[in-house]
Amino acid sequence: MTVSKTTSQYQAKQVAPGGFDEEGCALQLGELSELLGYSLKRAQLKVFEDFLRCMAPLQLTPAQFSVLLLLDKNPGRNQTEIANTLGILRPNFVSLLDALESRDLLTRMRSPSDRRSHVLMLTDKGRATLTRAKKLVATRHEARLIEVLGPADHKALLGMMAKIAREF
Amino acid sequence: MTVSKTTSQYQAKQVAPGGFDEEGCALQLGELSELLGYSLKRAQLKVFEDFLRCMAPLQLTPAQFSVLLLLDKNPGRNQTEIANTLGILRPNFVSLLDALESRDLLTRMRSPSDRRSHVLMLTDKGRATLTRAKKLVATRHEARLIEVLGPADHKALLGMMAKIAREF
DNA sequence: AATAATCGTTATGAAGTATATCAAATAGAC
DNA sequence: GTCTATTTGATATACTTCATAACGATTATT
Repeated sequence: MTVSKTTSQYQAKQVAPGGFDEEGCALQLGELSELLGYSLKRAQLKVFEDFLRCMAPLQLTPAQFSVLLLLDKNPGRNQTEIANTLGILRPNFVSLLDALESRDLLTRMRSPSDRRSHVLMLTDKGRATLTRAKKLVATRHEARLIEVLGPADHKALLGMMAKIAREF
Repeated sequence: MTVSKTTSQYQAKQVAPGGFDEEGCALQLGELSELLGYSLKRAQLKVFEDFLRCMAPLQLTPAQFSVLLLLDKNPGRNQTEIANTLGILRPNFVSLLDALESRDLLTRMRSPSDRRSHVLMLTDKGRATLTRAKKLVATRHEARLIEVLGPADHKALLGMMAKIAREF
């Protein structure tokens, strides 16, 4: 039920991760820098951290944003379908939806055809919030990524990530 | 104290993440596929999952492996230095070291020059395990990644991840 | 000598993620 | 048409990861 969200998400006040301690005496990273999983995780944390910062005005987490995005493109689906598509387990999806529903961003409606399931739909407020959220992501978050990587690499990266998530 | 490690790490038995439910009726991912953070996290989970699978014979997690790797290249450092370099908070580093020390892979030694700090060093068994671990990572894990991505993309990906982790 | 800072550690809490189980509703077997 | 099995959303629960506060021992600073 807590709405607060720590924006730190990372032990920032410490040493710049990457191998320099406070005496300026570098540790040898060695083969660590060639370990994809290592840099992948670090990059992922940074990206999520930046996402939260950019999305601070709307107080949406990456998971919440992805739910709104998916619901907008797929109205009328039930909880299991949305949760499965996002790789979220149904039990954990309940409280996620509770939070969004309590903010009046979406509605749960008993399906008339199958009264076990809940039909999920964005509210007007949900659609408006999503529109604003997409603008924030595009102009702040993705823009910064493209700035760092360059447009070509950014696009290539998207393709590679999708490939790993799909074929690996 | 539990040594067991769930290898699932992902709700595998469910729908193939990516947008197909059990009726074969695809959900529209829409802009979700263009959201780097989304695919980045999914890819990261897959890579860690594969790492655990490849490393199963040695029962080393990615974090544990990175500690051994860093200690090998930087013997004689204390806990704070190693933890900071890896982006691990000191309190959380304690139990990580406990596990490795109880397996006789490394030793904590009170520093003679500063009796507050612990000098960390790999044991012979630790070095031997690291050698085997590096072989597993190279021949199973990274090899599979290179197979999926191709050597050029794999190398480019490493560079981009490091860049994000560094400059973002 | 008195105070402050650092090191490893403990305790603790917040999230994220996983499983088992339940009541209600539906589907399928006979 | 009844009985059983399955599915849906939900609850309870547990484990892992990540973060902060605080402590004793030691060192540094004043």
